[in-house]
Amino acid sequence: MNASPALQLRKQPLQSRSRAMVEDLVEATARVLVAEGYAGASTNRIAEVAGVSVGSLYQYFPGKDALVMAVAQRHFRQMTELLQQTAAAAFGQPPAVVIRGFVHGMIAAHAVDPALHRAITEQVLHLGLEVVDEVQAAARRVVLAWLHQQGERVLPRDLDHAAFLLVTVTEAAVHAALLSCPERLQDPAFEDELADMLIRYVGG
Amino acid sequence: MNASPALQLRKQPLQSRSRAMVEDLVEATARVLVAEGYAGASTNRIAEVAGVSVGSLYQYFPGKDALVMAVAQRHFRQMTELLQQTAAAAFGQPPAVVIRGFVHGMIAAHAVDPALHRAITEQVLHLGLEVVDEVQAAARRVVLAWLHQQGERVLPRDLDHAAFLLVTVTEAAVHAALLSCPERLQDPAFEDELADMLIRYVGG
Amino acid sequence: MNASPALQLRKQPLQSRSRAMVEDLVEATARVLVAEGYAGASTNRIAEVAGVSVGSLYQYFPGKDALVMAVAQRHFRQMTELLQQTAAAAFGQPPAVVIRGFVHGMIAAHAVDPALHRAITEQVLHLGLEVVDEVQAAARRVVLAWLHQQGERVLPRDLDHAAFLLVTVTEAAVHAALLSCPERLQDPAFEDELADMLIRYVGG
Amino acid sequence: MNASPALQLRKQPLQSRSRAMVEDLVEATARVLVAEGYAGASTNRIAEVAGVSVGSLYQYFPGKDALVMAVAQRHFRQMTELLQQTAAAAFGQPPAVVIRGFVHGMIAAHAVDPALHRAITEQVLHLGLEVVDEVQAAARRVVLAWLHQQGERVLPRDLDHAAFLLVTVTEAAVHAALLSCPERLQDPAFEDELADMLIRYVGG
DNA sequence: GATGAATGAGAATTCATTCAT
DNA sequence: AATGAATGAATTCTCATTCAT
Repeated sequence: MNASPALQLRKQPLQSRSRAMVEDLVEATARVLVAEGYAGASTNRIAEVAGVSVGSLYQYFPGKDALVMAVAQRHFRQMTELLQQTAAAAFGQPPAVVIRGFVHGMIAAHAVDPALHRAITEQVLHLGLEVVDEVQAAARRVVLAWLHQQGERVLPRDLDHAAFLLVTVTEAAVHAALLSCPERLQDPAFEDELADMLIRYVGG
Repeated sequence: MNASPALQLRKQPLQSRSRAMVEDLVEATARVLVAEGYAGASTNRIAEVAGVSVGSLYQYFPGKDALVMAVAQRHFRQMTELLQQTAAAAFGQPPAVVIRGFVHGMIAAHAVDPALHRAITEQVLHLGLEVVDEVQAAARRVVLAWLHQQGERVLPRDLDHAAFLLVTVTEAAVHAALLSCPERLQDPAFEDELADMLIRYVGG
Repeated sequence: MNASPALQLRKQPLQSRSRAMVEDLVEATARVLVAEGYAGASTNRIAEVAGVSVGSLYQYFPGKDALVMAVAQRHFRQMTELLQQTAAAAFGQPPAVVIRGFVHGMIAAHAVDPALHRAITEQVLHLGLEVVDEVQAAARRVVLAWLHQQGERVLPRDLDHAAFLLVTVTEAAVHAALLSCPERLQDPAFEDELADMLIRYVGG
Repeated sequence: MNASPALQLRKQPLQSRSRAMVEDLVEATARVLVAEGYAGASTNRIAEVAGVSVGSLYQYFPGKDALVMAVAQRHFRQMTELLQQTAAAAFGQPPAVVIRGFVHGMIAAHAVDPALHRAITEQVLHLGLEVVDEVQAAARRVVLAWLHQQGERVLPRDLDHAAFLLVTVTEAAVHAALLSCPERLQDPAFEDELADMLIRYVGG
């Protein structure tokens, strides 16, 4: 559940100046990742973009991958927060409303920083991002609980598979749209179509 | 639509010996990729595993990434062929049957070489695999044609979005299952659940 | 005869607190040198072990090597003191007694801090320790004076070479024993054997 | 008895060109060591002086220390060879002749490459040169055997200590002369004085 | 054509030293 | 005076690629 030691902060930045520096480094990594890809993201380049010396970088991060992981974590946490807000807003609503809210929230989450999202999912997957799995697992648990709660009102019989599908499918559809035809995400018809699919599946 | 010149074969292997060598190199790349990841796949290592000198490698491939691309292409072509056979078999069947066939075919396609599939999607995505897009686009065209052909018998109104969703969702669900809980793919209930979702969506 | 300016204290520690700090730093350097060798003795590490900030270290020492030199100086001065006490005790005794005392004193001097002695002679020789030469030269002068004083009672004709040999050989034999088979130094037979060699050489 | 794997050749140079290259690298290391010391002997510098690329250096040597060790080994082997020739020449001679030969051989051995000898013993000791111990141990065994063979004709009672002393003392005296007053080594009186000491010790 | 030794640009990382606080 | 965060020059080492044999 914890990242390998080589991917964690070497020491906690205690003073506000160091916290800002760490923040700057993560931000610089994100920018370099988007602009030049993982291969172009050398520690020297990142430090330069962050306006910091390499030495300072290594004071806090044990290496390049720790920075990249930090970027991924920050990004997925932001996305997750947004989704959770949506979830909270949908509490107690009828299934169709909940699902429309979920789809809308997913699209909003992907709109947070589309370029970075693409960069992370394309450039950084090989690091075995545990965050992604964690986020998905958490989402699955929430959806599963909701399905249980709906009882007879929903069609699927295998709620575990159903929760897996709802989360995976929603994320994948939005993700694929973002990467291969972003204009779809602007089109309300796409959102409707996806929501329709899920609503018919869940029933009610 | 064509790969960058740096990713294509430098010259066509004409004699059977050279064709075998090229084949060996691609195979070696696949194995190294699975075993050691993209970073561990040095050209020297690949040549060694293929039982060939680096020099010979460079006679046919302009560089490391060309080999990796060749692996990806070979893999996705194999998957596509399998899917096309399924599609052909489903020709003229009622929607529910076609969709069940499609889901089954997708699972079969992912079973061709799961370890390599994982390696490619995790390690090699950053090369901007156009094959993937091409395969998906082709699938989308086929599905779109089919939906048109079905006319009133299917529910979705926006057939373009619908085709996109059907392809994306099926692939994503199977892919996600493969990567994060492969045992789901063995479970017929999972296949049913996914097919149910799509059938209810398409209607009929 | 004076150490290069880069190896001397930057300023004299006047107050007792600073004197203690300088002392702590030298002690910490000795400990780090023994434990981690010259390469592992970074100024940051030394400061940490001394419980002092790097900044303070640089207030008094112009750099890493100055600390190392200070350690060496302290060590060789301690050894020399012990030897001088022995010399004083042997004053006026017959040659055989003087020589036995000298050998005994040399062994005692090497027993002061064998681990540090090893560390210094193995790790620090490359700094061109002038202390060593100074100590040897001083010893040679004392021995030469004694040989002169003995006049006809000693065999060697070339007293200069003889003094050089007596000092060098005694130190080297004890030093070599310490480094490659320390148990010899516990064995009185070794001490006797060495003394016998020197006594037969000097004669009387 | 074997050097750590980090200090051995990565692969044996089989062809004459590679053997020459390895030879050049060792030679360059020796020269750089003499001229700039251990700290100044960076792998890039060594490669440059050898007229070879760093990459080639790393094909054969795992790192800087392996080169340095190779230099030390070559040097001590040369010295040892010379000493062995002397030993062979003295075979069967009376003790005084043998000892004079031994002293003479030791001086000759140190004259092989005095500058390099100094560089190695000053700069490289911290690597824990096992060669030195091996050479000394071998010498001790030879001397011990000789002492045994001499039986009653020699004075020392503890032959083990005696062998240790003879080897250590001879080496140390010559070594010390070389480092702190090389002109002594030119002076036949020095050689005589040292030989006298050993002859009186051994007796006969 | 095949070989694999040689190349060298470039990446990661450390650590002696400074200087703003 | 004391601190320790920040610096960046310098070093090690790898690996994609070439080219003489």
